[in-house]
Amino acid sequence: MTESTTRLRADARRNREQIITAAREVFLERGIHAPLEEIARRAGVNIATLYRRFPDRHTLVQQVALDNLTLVGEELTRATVEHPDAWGALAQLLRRLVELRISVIMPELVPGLEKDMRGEGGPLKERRNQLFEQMEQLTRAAQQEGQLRQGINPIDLWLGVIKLSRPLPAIGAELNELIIDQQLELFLGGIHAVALDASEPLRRQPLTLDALDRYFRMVE
Amino acid sequence: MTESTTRLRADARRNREQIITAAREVFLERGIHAPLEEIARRAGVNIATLYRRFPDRHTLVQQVALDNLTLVGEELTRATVEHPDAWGALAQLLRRLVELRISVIMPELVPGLEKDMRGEGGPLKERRNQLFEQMEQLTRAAQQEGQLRQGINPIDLWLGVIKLSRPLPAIGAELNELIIDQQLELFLGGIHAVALDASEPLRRQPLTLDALDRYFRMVE
Amino acid sequence: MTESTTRLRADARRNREQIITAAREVFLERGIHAPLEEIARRAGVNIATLYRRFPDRHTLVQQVALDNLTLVGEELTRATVEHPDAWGALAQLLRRLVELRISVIMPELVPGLEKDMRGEGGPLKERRNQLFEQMEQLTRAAQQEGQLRQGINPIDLWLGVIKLSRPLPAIGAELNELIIDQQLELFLGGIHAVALDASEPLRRQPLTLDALDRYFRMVE
Amino acid sequence: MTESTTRLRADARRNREQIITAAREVFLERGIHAPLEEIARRAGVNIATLYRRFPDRHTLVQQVALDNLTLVGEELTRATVEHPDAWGALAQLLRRLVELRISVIMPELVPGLEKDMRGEGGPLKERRNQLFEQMEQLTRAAQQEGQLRQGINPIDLWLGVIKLSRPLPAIGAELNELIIDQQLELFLGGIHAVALDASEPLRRQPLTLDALDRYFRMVE
DNA sequence: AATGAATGAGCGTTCATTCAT
DNA sequence: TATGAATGAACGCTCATTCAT
Repeated sequence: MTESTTRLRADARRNREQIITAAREVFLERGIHAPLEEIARRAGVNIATLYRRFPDRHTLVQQVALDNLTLVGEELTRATVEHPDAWGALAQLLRRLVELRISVIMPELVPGLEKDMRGEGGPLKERRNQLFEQMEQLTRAAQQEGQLRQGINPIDLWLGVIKLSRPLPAIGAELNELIIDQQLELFLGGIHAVALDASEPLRRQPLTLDALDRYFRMVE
Repeated sequence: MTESTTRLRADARRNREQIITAAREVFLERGIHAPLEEIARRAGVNIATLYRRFPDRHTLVQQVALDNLTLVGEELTRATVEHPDAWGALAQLLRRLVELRISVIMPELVPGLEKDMRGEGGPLKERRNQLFEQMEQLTRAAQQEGQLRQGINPIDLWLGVIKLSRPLPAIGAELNELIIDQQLELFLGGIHAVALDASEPLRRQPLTLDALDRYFRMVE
Repeated sequence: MTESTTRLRADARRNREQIITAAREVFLERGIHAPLEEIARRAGVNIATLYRRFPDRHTLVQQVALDNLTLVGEELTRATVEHPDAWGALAQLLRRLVELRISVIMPELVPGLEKDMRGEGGPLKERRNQLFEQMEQLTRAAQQEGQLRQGINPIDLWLGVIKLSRPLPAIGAELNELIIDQQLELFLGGIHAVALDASEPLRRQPLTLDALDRYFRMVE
Repeated sequence: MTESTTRLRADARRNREQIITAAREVFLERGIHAPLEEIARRAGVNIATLYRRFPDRHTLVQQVALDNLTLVGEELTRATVEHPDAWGALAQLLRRLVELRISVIMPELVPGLEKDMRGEGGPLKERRNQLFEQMEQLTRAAQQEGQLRQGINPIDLWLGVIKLSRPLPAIGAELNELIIDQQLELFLGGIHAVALDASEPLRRQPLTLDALDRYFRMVE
């Protein structure tokens, strides 16, 4: 996936990828300070193996972030290919990013990784900036179509997706998914210019207090 | 404040309140898993005293949540008093809730505290439901005014505020505040029916990548 | 023993002393970087208890050193009381210090504790300096008696005792004791002016290769 | 160098020697429990290679010790060649041994390696015994010259050198060297019959407390 | 009732040692 | 044969929790 994967032995590469995958999941669920042992456990490797590949937490986060940026780039490309209109592409991209929970690690792109963003910056900053340019084009195009609300920029989308994606701790994954979907539609509705009419309701089944309570009863 | 406060000695009650206050602060700053010792220290009591009052973390969270719900009720009342129109009251309420970061502990109202919501539920569920009814009235009124978008309910607002308020871990408080404010305006803009016009930009100074980078350079 | 012992609960004071005693032993045997867990184990307390008393290794070393300096002071006093002549007192002091292995932690007085010796210095430096003055008096007196070789100062004795006391790692305590005794007599013989005559042999039973080998066979 | 070197491929032999050399250095610097990986790294080989050559730490220590004994033999020969008188040769030998810190590993000749001294003993014991005989001759000769104090034997010298050479942990190499030199002169002065006169001071600049403190201030 | 004190358990990190290539 | 890789285990340190005063 990333360059550093290149000259690794087959089994080591497999381990490396499992670790990154596990890290993405765990960071998603428990935040960036989650126990590394949990990650190792979930990746099915010994903690020392994790340390061999990633000498410290920061390095691991870096690599996951790099990986994520790559994935985002791929999703962006795919979205533009699959949609003739910018708004359609943008909406798919955002939905997809939330779906993949890719950005959960990105907020950490803001914290934890500040140093990588300073001065010249390394590959991380470079890739981020490049991605931003692409998103900016898409954003402007959607605004020229009259589909994306004025005054919105990639940062808004970026941070919005990050906040949306972060699961609320300790509630089950299902409920989190439900909530995230709901809020995502609200978000999209909020930035979609065309839908902006007081009388036009959001296209979704709203949550109710009863539904929430029913959920809690279920998972008992 | 809460019922259980009733039959306590004066100094014990003072302790209890100091602990809850400290807990709100610490939970806000360091998350809900912050060391209880930190809370005890800030409250100026021994850790064992904290344990005597709150046998486990859950109980403490519960009480803070109850306290928070009370505060929300007060804010709601104030907002309706200060604003003749429902939308004005609602907007102020949401802004205020985010400002107070009250919901930082509330998300835990959903997770962590699920059990308290099951079956009959205790005082927590009761107070929450009561609050919801009030919010529902306000919501409906705002929709009848044609100011709040159709299809939006208190849960959306509630969860929205919760997600908005949760600070991104590890970045400074300032940047978090900036981001929260930005996203809050986006949120309000998204649910405000009147503003729903593609050509009308949001009322705010948007964030830029440069601003972010400059921020990081500053805190170096 | 040290001031800080004063306001501790009875059981805590007992623990504290056991820890210091264990630390002296373990530092003696395994050096100043010995596992703190070993010390806790030998003191019969949990590692966390050790940490409660001594937040880090340095603090523990400091306290042991302080304790040692106190003991040395006591031994010095006793030696001068028990011997009318300075040389007699000095010899007893050195023998006694080696016997108590007190100085094993003192070498660490030189390393590890440098910071405590810099600038004004704290209680450690103060007590050391005070001790030195006493030793200097004793040294000069012995030289005026014509019993201590010229050109020798307290530092020589101090460092000599330290080096003598350090047990060779991994060989049994008995053999170490034997060796230390032998070298101590050699040392005393070397600094004793009166004995300085080529024809006068040292007063001791010299070690032989056979004795060493026999020893090894025994401990098999 | 040693017998086992005989039937190795050229590159393997080179590796072996590099490892032993690196081991001597590292043992000297960081003690006998230094990480084997450090040794491997410095020798420029993989840790697994080190393990292939030396199945465990003990074996490695053994070989380094053997190597050292060889070096001591060479130094002894050189000393006797360069000095017509036994005392001169002996003094040079001791100075040289201390200088080379050869014995840093030798003390381990006594501990750690006891087993190699038991029963028949292996090459290590054999070489040690042979060396001892040579030292005994030198010692006796020096005593007959009236230059070496009576009652002193090679073991005394051997163990003395070992204790002198062991650096005090954690203080810089410079200070250690200073201390070792000082104590070596004290040692030589102590065993030298001719110098044995109360009025004759040692030939050296004595250490002072101020000098020690100044040293610490420097390395700050 | 409140505090001082102790403990068990978890995670971070390093290293000796073994296994797979 | 030599190396890359993985592992188990030890130790450092912190914190939730309980016990003694």
